[in-house]
Amino acid sequence: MLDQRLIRENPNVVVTAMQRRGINIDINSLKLNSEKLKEIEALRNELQAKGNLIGKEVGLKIKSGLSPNSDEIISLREEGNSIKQKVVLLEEKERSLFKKIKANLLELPNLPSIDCPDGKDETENVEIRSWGNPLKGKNLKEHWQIAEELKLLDTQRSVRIAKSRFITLFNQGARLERALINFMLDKHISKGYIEVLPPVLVNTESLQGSGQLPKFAEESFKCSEDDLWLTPTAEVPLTSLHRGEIIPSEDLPIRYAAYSPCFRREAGSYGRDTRGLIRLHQFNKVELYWFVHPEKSKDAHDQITSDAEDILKTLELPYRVVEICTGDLGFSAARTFDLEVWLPGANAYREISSSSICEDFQARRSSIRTKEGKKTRLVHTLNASGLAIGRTMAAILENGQQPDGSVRLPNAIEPYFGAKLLKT
RNA sequence: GGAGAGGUGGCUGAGUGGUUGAAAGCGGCUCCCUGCUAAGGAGUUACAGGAGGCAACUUCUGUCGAGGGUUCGAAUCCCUCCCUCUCCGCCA
Repeated sequence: MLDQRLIRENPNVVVTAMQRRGINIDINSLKLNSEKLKEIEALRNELQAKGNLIGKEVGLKIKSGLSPNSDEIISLREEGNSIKQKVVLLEEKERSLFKKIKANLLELPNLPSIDCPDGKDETENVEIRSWGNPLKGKNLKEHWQIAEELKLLDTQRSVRIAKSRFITLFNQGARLERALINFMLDKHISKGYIEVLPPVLVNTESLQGSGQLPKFAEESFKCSEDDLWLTPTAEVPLTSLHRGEIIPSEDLPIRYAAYSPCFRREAGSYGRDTRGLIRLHQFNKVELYWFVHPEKSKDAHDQITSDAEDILKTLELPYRVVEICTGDLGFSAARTFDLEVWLPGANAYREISSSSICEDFQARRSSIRTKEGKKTRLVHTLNASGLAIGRTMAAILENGQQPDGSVRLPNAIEPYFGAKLLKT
């Protein structure tokens, strides 16, 4: 959520920032409403002060022996009453205006950082660096083919259980998924992350606080009986972990690593990535999340990104880092790096992690602050996948495939999986 | 799901209509005394938002689970909701 003060005092900054995202907005009515709200607030404040004085005066006079039915008291009462009426009217106006402004604000995405490169869509994202030697060649299989041959998963029976885009893992497949989750969590925890296992059903406030609502309601599964949603990413519960709190500055930064299943409706992606582990309604993910002091968030972004990269390096998976341009930037993000893993079978890089700095956007929506002396200040938040488990498994299968049909596993996984190879 | 109890400041816990933003205790902070990892004394100590000043600060408003209502005036009375605890039921 954007700062109303910025909208009142520097509306052009907001308009220009939105243009960089490819969005044209008319900010004038929002600006006028915000100014009006301030005016009403000031007026109401003044009237309430007057009313409070009258209340005190009545109390004192009665205590000093004046009859409650004396003319003086009656006239004070009348005055109090008329103030009360005015206040009630102002409060009504204030409430409805505030609601309007809030609804308006909740629809506006974050301002792109000055560091975020301009561009119209994903074709203008910028490759920053790459790591490892991508395996290329003929007759390289795609991960779903390898998975089927090794009997790691069952697609058809998963449709019976749920519907398409759900997967059931078996034997070595299930074991590898579990090994990857444990490996990633252990790795992050060794760097000082706090492990969290959050609820996967979250309420509307939580989704709104991290930016998924109100705009992207069609992307999440909803339990309409209970005002609960299936979480699309652990970023949602992790943000809300400190919703409404003032975090003592000595506690910052707070760094969480959370495993959670993630649920996405994938509306509008019919026909894309229909086979395998790339695009599912339910997938597992280890998520990294930081609450930091606003002045330290830029360094934190580099650090959280490198923590995610570290998993890919340790798993010996070639990847590249792509900086997302303004036209492709997510709703809550000010700046984002995607990590794309090399898939030899698909002969392409695929997104496996997204590392974003949201600055104070989520913190304002969720009211998460810290204290500097006597003043409070919104914290900055950052998130990064570290990593998406299903896509990691796909990458391991494709990168480790052997001519004999087996798959060589990364060395780091052996202690978790208990073998060096996947084989029939 | 049924029955009951309760939600007050960092914590414990008073407070049933009028200088109560809130007694008391604990804790915290400052100072004094005391030569010794102890004890004693004095003072101070909720949070948020707005306005004004470079600032220490001043001032106004709101906040006793949340939201409404009654009243000149509500922590206190009324209504709705949420949460916690205990017992029963159900259940991993």
